[in-house]
Amino acid sequence: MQMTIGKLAAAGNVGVETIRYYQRRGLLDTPRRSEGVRRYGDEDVRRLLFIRQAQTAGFTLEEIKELLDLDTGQDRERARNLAKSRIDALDTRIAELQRARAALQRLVGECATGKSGPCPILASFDL
Amino acid sequence: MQMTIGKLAAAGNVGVETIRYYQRRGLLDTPRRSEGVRRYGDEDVRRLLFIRQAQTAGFTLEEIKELLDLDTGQDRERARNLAKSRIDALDTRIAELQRARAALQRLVGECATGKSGPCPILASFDL
DNA sequence: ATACGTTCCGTACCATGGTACGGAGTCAAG
DNA sequence: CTTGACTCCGTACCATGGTACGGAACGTAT
Repeated sequence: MQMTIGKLAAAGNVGVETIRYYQRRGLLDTPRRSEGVRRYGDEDVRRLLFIRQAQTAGFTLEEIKELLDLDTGQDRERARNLAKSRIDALDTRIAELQRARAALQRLVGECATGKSGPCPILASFDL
Repeated sequence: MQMTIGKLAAAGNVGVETIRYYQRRGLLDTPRRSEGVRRYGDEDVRRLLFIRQAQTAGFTLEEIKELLDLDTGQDRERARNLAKSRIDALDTRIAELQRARAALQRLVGECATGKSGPCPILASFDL
């Protein structure tokens, strides 16, 4: 399915400017113009969706660029290592977020009743 | 325990410049100078540690400022609402990270053997 | 009391990930 | 074949959360 930049952007739920930004960063390529305007296909949509997914996984755009290059490259070991170290980082981060969630839950409990009076916000965070 | 800015920074595991930055942002106050140099106490350490904790919970510095003001304020409802909406955001985020983790685990599996040849990186992410 | 490390303060700069602007070109429907 | 929307491109600007610089004042150990 051929499309223009606007459709691609819509397909990835990003702005047109974001597509161009990714092109400048080397994450998406800039197709040759055909009939005055550039045309994009399904492969571009896949890459774009991958970029967004990888961002939510906490990869930086630099790292995502490397992953994209690796996808067609030959260095399996590098790919595995990137993935593994990101898994470790995710585990750490998930644990942090769960700890923070528990603190907030404690806060909500301790601050539950009434409409006024101070809440022990700092105290609810186990420092 | 009285201390200078350098000790405070060390206690919070941040740089001196970060303390000053938080002061400019209104997150920490700037004590009056006593004997030429400003002195900080345990309360400042608590606030600083709270700031870092709250950051890992995903609060922005603006929100953290509000939380700090709320800690001594009277608006329990506002405090609860901030906490609750952050809990929701955390649940969403934790789910995203777990999904990303699963994708990476899949990638490691599919890319497990051998030293070379392409890995199906994009394909491992369930797009 | 002198030297070395801190502190103080303003101002400038940085990285990341975009977002906005403006003028010219192009395309598709009526 | 004109009009309105979309594209192209370079360049500038933005928010967030810091980090660096540099000279003057201070403070503490020798």
